[in-house]
Formats: sequence, structure tokens, C-alpha cells
Amino acid sequence: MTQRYWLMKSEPEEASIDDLASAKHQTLAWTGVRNYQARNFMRDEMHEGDGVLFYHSSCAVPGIAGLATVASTPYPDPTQFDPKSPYFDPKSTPESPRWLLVDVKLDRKTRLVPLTEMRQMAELDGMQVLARGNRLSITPVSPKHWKFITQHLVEA
DNA sequence: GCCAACGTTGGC
DNA sequence: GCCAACGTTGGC
Repeated sequence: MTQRYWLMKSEPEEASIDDLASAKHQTLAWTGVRNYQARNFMRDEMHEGDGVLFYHSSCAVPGIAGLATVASTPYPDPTQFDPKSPYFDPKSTPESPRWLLVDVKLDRKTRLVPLTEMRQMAELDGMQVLARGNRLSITPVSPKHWKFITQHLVEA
């Protein structure tokens, strides 16, 4: 199985790179995804060891905040069964869970690479997160884009 | 706070 | 199965 690469958006008010850094084993379950495309990536296409660009969204300076790896096989998102959770899904059952997730483990915090900076890089043309109207919270990243970001952008 | 883009829902 | 209405995302 060849390694793949992903960009995963998180609102820092909910789960920031520092939350990931201070989590047990520097690992967080990627709870709260309620979009089928994003779920399908976690359920069907992500594998342990895949590279993850940890991205801060819906904040003052959106951008890449760290590097991480996929750290589990898919399993049911526990928040879907919790009536007190904002992610509760009354139509989902433990026998047939609708929402699956993976764990994400911090590799390292990086400088914040702003979305505006990424947009200026010709090397990143075609990157899905830069596409007009993109809202998907998990998007694939090509090896070429991953290489450019990790080798040239992430260091100051 | 605005609004473009896109996903979901539900009437028919 | 179509599609209008509505809700959400997320940059700006």
C-alpha cells in the first residue's frame, strides 16, 4: 500500500495544533465529520502512516499549522451516539454506524503557512483546497504538492 | 457580518 | 428522480 497524503481542516477553537500537541500520545480522534465525501476518505482511502497537513480553518489566519500522520484504522465516531454532543446523529446506531473516523497523530508543529501564501505558489496550482468554492474538510494532496509544502514552505 | 458555493431535505 | 428551499462552510 503506497502512502498517500491529505489535508484535514480543523477549527482551532475546537481542536487546534496545540490541542493535538498536548493530547495523550499527541493523538486525537477526528470527531465531528458529518459530510459523506470526507467520511468516505476516512473509511475507504486513508491508511495508517498516510501524511496529513493539519490545517486551521475559520480563523483569523487560515493555513497549515503542522504535519501529522493517520494513526488508526477507521472506527465509529463515538460522538454520533452521544445525545449531548452537537454531533449526535439520532439516525445512526451502534449496529450500523453512519460516521467513521480515524485517529491523527502529530508529527510536528510547523510555522503557520497561510492560505494566502499558498495561493501565490505556482507549484501548488491545482491543489484541491485552493479550488474555488472548496468546502470539503478533508482533501487529498498529491505527492508533488506534499513534497513542495514539506520541503519548501513549512520551514520559515 | 457578508455571501458564494455547495450539500441536504422534502414536496411533488 | 427533479429541483426549490434551506442550511452550512469558510474565506474575506
